[in-house]
Amino acid sequence: MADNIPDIVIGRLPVYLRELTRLSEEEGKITTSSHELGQRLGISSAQIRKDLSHFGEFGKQGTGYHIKYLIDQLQEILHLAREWKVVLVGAGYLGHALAHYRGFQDRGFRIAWVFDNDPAKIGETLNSLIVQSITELEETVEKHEVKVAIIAVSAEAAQEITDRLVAAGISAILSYAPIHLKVPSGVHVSYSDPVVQLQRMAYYLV
Amino acid sequence: MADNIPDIVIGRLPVYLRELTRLSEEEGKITTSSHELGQRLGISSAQIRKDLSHFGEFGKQGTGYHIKYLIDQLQEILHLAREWKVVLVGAGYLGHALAHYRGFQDRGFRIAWVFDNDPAKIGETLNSLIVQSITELEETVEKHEVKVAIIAVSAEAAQEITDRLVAAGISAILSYAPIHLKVPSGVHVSYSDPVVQLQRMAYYLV
DNA sequence: TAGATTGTTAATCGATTAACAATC
DNA sequence: TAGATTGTTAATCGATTAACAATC
Repeated sequence: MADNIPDIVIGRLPVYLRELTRLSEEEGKITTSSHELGQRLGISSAQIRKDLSHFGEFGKQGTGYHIKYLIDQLQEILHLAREWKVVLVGAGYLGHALAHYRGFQDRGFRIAWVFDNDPAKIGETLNSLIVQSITELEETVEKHEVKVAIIAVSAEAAQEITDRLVAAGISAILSYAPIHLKVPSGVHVSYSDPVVQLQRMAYYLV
Repeated sequence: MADNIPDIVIGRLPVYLRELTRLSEEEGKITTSSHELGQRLGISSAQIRKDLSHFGEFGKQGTGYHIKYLIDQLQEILHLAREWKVVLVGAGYLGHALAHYRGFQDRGFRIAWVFDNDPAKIGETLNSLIVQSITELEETVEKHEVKVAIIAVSAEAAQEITDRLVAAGISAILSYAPIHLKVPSGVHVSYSDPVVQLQRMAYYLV
């Protein structure tokens, strides 16, 4: 229990968490089963039980899982029982979308700073955040011991920004730049490239 | 060769394609090896050779792969040797970001229509596209036989939009809504939820 | 030729699933 | 009690890697 959990298991937990929240908040359910959860997510019930069993015993035979309790446990496991402040780099269209996204709330994250290198954008207010000069990036990350960053800059700028973030102490990066980033071990990167996602699906088209 | 390729292999091909394009266009290289490509992507050279071997023999012993030839082959395999016209649903901040994104160009896709249900947004021009009423969604998809859609609407609206898209003939959906979508078999869905991605990485934080 | 690198095989490693005793 | 569902084991399935003959 909880020693060396496969990445792929960790990857599914946030999806379980999201569906459990929906079950609880939208549908007012109190308990659920691995079978019900699996059906809703297109995952086998055995896999859900196996995944959870890496961390402990959260259910009851005969009745299943108490949803709110399981939500609490998953939040604890994923280190979401707190709010991670996030640095956003890039105040273009995508930066705007991220700064205005309300989905971060209550899910463990809050964008607290926005940076850009464009003098025309610096000083602009973005959903009550003031766009700061990229020259202040390191100082902010270091002073507030920020661990999480989102990169919404061009492919050309992304590696340099990454190097600066990492040097300043960032250890989790969500990147929207269409490029593979080089980071030292211990730093995690997650990518979002809409074109890569579309290209994967294109294989199955006609 | 090419009968029943694992999803996970297909998933890596667009990443190979992206890096090969970079190698060719940014660095002017003519050939590369599975070792070089793997090093740049953090993937073993054996895996790259194995992945490619599902589709044919593209390299030469001693010299490796001719980059432009391999790019052509991958584009062919992934059905990218054409331009897929894409329907975008949702003209909020994220819709704006997607409509203005220049990264689709030359990678197989082009957003050709944008829909929203907000009267304030309908008629607005978005990077030379006019936002259309969502009531015209089905007619457009059917008339132009559109196969690919991007969903940038709220979690509440996403399932209804999905059902309408699927009924109209869409078979690949990239969804930014934080919800698991139910679709009939044969329809592919790819998700992008920044919070899920951040939550996965949070597990590894301190 | 000598060195480099492919495509492929077999071995290893890891993930998923089926089945069921335990028990609520 | 009878029915439902868990957590876990063992079997199955699938993916990755190491190694190497073939050959450019």
